[in-house]
Amino acid sequence: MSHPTGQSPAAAPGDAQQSVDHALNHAIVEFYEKLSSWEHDVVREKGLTLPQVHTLEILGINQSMQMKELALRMGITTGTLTVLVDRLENKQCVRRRPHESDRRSIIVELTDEGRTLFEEHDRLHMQLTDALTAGLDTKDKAALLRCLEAMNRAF
Amino acid sequence: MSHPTGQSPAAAPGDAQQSVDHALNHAIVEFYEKLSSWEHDVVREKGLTLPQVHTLEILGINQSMQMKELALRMGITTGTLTVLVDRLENKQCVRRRPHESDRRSIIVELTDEGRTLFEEHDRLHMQLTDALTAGLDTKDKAALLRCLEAMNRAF
DNA sequence: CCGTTTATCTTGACAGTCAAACTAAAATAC
DNA sequence: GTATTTTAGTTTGACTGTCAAGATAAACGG
Repeated sequence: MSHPTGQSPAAAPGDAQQSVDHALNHAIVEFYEKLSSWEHDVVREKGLTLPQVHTLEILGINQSMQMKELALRMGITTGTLTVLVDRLENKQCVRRRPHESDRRSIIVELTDEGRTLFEEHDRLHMQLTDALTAGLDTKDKAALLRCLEAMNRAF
Repeated sequence: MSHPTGQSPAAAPGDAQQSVDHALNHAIVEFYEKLSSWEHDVVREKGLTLPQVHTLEILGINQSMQMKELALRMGITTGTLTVLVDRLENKQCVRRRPHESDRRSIIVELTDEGRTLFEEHDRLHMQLTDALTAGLDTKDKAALLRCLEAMNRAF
């Protein structure tokens, strides 16, 4: 990894940048895994599964959606969603409602109980974010936000 | 949420900070979901499942592990791991090997094929990181790394 | 009207998950 | 030194998520 020819004065900074990139990759993967594991634990404590909570989150943000829309948003087939919604309906978290004008369509929405679960989960997320970023100074927080938003746009 | 008493001159900056925190929370959740979805798609293209690739990743980093260790590291029971490893063994990605001194224990390790898959996946991750952070300047990248590492430690 | 498209549900086949029961080996007790 | 307990891994049974493919029913387009 050294530069025996000494041809390039830019070599050292280049390597330093590459090592930052590697460290960044590593830190992202690690962060992702820790977040996954946290989410998994939190969700299971409520007696729900990850897809179930994911459904509540999307419905919590969007108020109500068609089955079709919801499946697309979640990246699953409508067949999978049918039984997912069945189970959430059994748990009294969501309800099916006929579409106003299209009798093929079905609207899914949160019940009061579902909304409560969603809000609790959201609060836990906020608390986690607060705890994780507690050690960061204002400037770093702002930079972090800027970076995350740029990366989200880049996806 | 306002400060009707007017006791605290810090009210305005406090609110601004709170709004950064909310945005941060939102950006983290969004980033997590996009990453999840990317991982899901990448993994399925290789004909593997998420837990299977997760196993390859951990073995790729740690060279070889006991079933017990591996299950603990992955946050699943050894019963679940048994069939997971069975399937990976069928796909020629990993191999079981007896423990040197403890005949109850079993060592799992990557085969050459498994290591290749791991390295390919790792490369894809690196490429994703590069693509996502391409638009960030050197200073922001450094701040991002610093924040992620602090958050990983805070977990 | 009739063929086509669309929204949902159903079915069949797998994978991941856990808890609990089971087996074999190691460690500890006495 | 055996008897008991603990530990590592597997097996089993029940449930959830997943998809693809097929079935239903409604809407749409001539």
